[in-house]
Amino acid sequence: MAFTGDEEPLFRRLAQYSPLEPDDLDALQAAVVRRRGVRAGEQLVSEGERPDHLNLVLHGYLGRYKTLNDGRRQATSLYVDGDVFDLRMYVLDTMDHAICALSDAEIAFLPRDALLKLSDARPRIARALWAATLVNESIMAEWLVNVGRRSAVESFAHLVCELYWRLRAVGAVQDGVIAFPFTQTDVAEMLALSSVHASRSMGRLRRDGLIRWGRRKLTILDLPALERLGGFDAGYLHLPPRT
Amino acid sequence: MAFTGDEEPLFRRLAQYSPLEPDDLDALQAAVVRRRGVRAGEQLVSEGERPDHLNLVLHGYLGRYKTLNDGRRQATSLYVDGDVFDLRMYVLDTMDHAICALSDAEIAFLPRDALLKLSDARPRIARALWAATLVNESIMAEWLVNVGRRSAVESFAHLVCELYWRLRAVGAVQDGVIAFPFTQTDVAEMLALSSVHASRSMGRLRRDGLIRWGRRKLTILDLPALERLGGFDAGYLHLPPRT
DNA sequence: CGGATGGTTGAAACCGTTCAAAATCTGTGG
DNA sequence: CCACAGATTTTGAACGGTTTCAACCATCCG
Repeated sequence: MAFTGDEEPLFRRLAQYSPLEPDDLDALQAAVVRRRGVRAGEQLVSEGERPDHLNLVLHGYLGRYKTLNDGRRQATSLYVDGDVFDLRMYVLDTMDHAICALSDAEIAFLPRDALLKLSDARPRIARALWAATLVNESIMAEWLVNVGRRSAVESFAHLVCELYWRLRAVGAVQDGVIAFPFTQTDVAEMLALSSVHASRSMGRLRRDGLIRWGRRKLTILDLPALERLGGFDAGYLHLPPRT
Repeated sequence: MAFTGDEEPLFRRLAQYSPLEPDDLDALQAAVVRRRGVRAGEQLVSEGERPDHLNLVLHGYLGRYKTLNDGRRQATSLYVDGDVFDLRMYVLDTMDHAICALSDAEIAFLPRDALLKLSDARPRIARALWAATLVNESIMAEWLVNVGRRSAVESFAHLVCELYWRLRAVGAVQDGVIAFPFTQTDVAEMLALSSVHASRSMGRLRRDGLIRWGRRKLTILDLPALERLGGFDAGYLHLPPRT
């Protein structure tokens, strides 16, 4: 199989948790049978579905959501280039959340059977996937702090820092500029705010000269100030040591 | 090794995710080398520590916490009888959270090496542990909804339902009575409220006749009403089919 | 150019916080 | 069994961050 280059962020992600040999990468690449592009706003997985494959983000932003009866909606995770999601298929029953694309994205599937075979045969891959889930969990814990204990401005600052470091780890930051295709409603759903208040908080950081945004890009102008404001400490992302 | 009976909730928990054979249980029991009682309020793990073993709750309540510089504190998980935690030791670096006992508790350790050997040799156990982590993650997502989108009363009602079903699954409910040794500050830290408001919300449910509590026990008087109020749907707990 | 979507701003209402004091509970020792 | 001290719970009142509603503006795209 020709190396297309699409999988690069994924490989980089997994290798950072557990050293992978070239033949691990080959095996992984061979097992990824289907690829698919999705449009912003598209819903990939719905609550109540039965999962039968693992998903990988090759490129783009995806969100995980829970919805209440009356329509209130909360994002519980944000997935970026190289992230793995829905390992929860191990828990056999139905999905308790929905997955939506927040930007145009490129994703890949790994069928359940292939995953099981792969993780039996290649402990390094199993370990890496395992670690990736645990990092997701760690991020969710930090979101709980965002939503529960930080003020709107603080938690937005924190989210920007998180995005910066996560994207940097997969090589998706250039000169402090990150992809930011989110509407303010998207941000509000991640931080558990109203979209109006999300707007005010974002505006405040812009007026204070910490960030700038437009045309689906966000520029980080003063990272140290953002980190101070958001009380950000990158430890929870469990990134590899500085290169 | 004599069967002490202590491990029963743990076995029941793991077996519900992946059918375990008697020799799996023996192996597990043999690997659990140390046991320890802890007193309410004791801190087991601190932020910044390097984890070197997996922990199991044999009996009691433990909480996972994140603390901000200025002292604001948020509980990110609550562990009950049979729960496994700190699988995050797979991610090699330092702990980004603290673990505290919320009641007197009985815990067991599984050293890192033993765990690795065990999970290599016994795929059923590895699967069960894997599944247990994913359920923890699922619970955390629901907490995010609690904290982010539900009102104080709703989220307290939801928490009570969650406790009821989780404890019921390990046989720790009798006649609608569950252990409830939490102070209102404890509850407040789980739901991201002030302790004063936690008190008001709890009082409201008592006045409405949905619950009653005292002497470290809480009685569920009207489960259907609680579930309606909290918008509770047990699916996210991924409990085994009704027995 | 016009319609739709998303962003900004203002004012009022609300849920939850904070501060403070009183009431109650719990455990301990006498 | 009672008394007492400390911790926890309850209640009240004032304050504040966030939401809601509503209007207006900007931008994008056919």
